[in-house]
Amino acid sequence: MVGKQSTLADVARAAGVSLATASRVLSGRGPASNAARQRVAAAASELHYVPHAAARALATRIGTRIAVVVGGQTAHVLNDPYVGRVVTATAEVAAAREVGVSLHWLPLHDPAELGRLAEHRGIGGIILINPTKPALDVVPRSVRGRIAAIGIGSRDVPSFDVDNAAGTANVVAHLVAGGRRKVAMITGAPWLPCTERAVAAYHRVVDAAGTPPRLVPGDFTAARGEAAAVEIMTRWPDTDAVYALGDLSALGALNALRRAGVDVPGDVAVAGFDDIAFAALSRLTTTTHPVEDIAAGAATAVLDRRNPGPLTRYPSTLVLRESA
Amino acid sequence: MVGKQSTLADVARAAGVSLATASRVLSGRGPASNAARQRVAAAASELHYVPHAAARALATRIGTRIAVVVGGQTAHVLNDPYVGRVVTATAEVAAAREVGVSLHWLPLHDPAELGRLAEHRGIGGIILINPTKPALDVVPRSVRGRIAAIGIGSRDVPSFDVDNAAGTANVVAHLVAGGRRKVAMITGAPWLPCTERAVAAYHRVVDAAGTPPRLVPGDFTAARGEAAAVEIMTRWPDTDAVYALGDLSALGALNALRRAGVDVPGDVAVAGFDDIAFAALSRLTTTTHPVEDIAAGAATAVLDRRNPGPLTRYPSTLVLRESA
DNA sequence: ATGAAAGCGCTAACAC
DNA sequence: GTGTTAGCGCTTTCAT
Repeated sequence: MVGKQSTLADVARAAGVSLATASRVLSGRGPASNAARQRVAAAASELHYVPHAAARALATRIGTRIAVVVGGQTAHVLNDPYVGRVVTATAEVAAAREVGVSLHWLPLHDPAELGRLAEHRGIGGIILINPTKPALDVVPRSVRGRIAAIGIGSRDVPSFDVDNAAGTANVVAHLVAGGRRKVAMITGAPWLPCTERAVAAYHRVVDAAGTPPRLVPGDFTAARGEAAAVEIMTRWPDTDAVYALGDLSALGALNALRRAGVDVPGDVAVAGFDDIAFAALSRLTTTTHPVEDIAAGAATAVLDRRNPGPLTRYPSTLVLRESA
Repeated sequence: MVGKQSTLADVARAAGVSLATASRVLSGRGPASNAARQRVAAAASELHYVPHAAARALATRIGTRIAVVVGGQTAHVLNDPYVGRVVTATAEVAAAREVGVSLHWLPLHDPAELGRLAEHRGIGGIILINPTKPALDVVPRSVRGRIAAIGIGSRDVPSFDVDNAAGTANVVAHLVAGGRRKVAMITGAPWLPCTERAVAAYHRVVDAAGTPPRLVPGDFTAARGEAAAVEIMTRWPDTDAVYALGDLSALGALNALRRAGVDVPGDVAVAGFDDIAFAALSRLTTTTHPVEDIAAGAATAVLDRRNPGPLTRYPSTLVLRESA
């Protein structure tokens, strides 16, 4: 059907240069005259040359796949739909580079596992989803330049992240602007840096509004959202708005509230965070993030060994629907 | 941290055999004495030997990643959460084999693209998600033995699939058993084989019950579910149950109905298909499928070049909740 | 049944 | 700036 695919040798021959020169031009490393550059490039596109990822990996000792690493208490975190979105987006950009993707769970209690993974031949780059500080601390220097985080970063790990604090601040400010005076918040998993920052932002807005803070711990699940809503209405019956870090929890809260006969948004407004697919269906006010763009940005940086600077920020955009 | 990883040469040396023998034993191809087998195996596990996927790929001309291929009208199908689940599960089992995953959109109007993808070095195996007959027809024989379908298969493509017909039959039978006499169905994308089979099953049950068939076309989206529900209640106001192929559509229908003041399940029962994460949250009666198991089964077959027989069936299990 | 040796396609020293 | 050459780690004839 396609016949034999052409190799670097074919390109070199067609361009009338040596293998080494062709390699230098195509891989972008090492010197080459303009004339050579031109001819090699021409020959390559003429022959539809596509470098053989495995051969390159073998020669460079650089892996042939990019690892998406998710920290969590159990391997169950891998089934999170958010992880699915990241993996999917990563796989898409990786495919264009002849690179595959693999998925790994990083046990919260054993961040050193990341070091082992990084040393592994076969792994060309790493994308960390929502890393914790301890995980960031054990990133071996050998992966420097081919690792990125979706979430907080570090000196060695460039971060691609949503402006979490601003996102939360926006939502809470919207609630306050709508006249809500008793805004409760259901937080996220306590060990996640993003939870911290969101809680801080909540405090700032609520304090500035002269409104009492009402925090209830969450874990991003719908079940916890339901329980948390009940807890909130029991402890503070006059609550008039609930903000949950994570749409699933928000939707759980919404359900629990309605089931308890509370009018949403009449009596209590409900807002979430993330704009999952289901949020639109339930008319949930929330804040949306370009997850696919973020993942693609991180993947591109890793694949191209590009240093994008310590922090690439993505916007968190308020989506107004019926619930708040 | 881990020092240098051991190579086949290390194993061969430790076992006191030649490189070739070690290779034969470890790859399972070619003859080898029992004595040799034992010693090589021992040495390998002693040294924690892991074959270098890239080197193997280079030598065998077999790719280093497994492609997940999704057919659809636009590349947008790649963002479907179902695809995410499959990719995630595949990536997990692939990682254990030192193989990566890549994701590809197969345009509905150009199934031949599959042939090109299959010829591509770099691609070791293919998993087709919900392939159509035309796509199956252009599967080149060169990929025989390293391809599998999640959905219908063909002579050359082993199928790993849910018992779609039984699943639909179960749901509809449950509706009928609950006293519903006017059961409407919102179908799925018409070009998908699974839609066909589900519709046929619906007809069988409904006919057997002496109940009129009421079909409305769907496309798996929530928006279409909402519109379809309105359409149904307009055309057949006495409808007392709606079954949607796909939970998103079912949830859309549920919302539309409730918003129109219809009591669910009092006046109209609603049931879906797939048991997506939000189904539980909305108390939707549906039918659940072991997607991760299915994907893992398909991936394993492809990676191990194992022929599992033409069809591996997975159960479709009714999940009774409040909506029906 | 086993070993020696020739690659797979590419990169990286190293000489020129 | 360019070419020659030696591997990267594995599989696979081909002798033995």
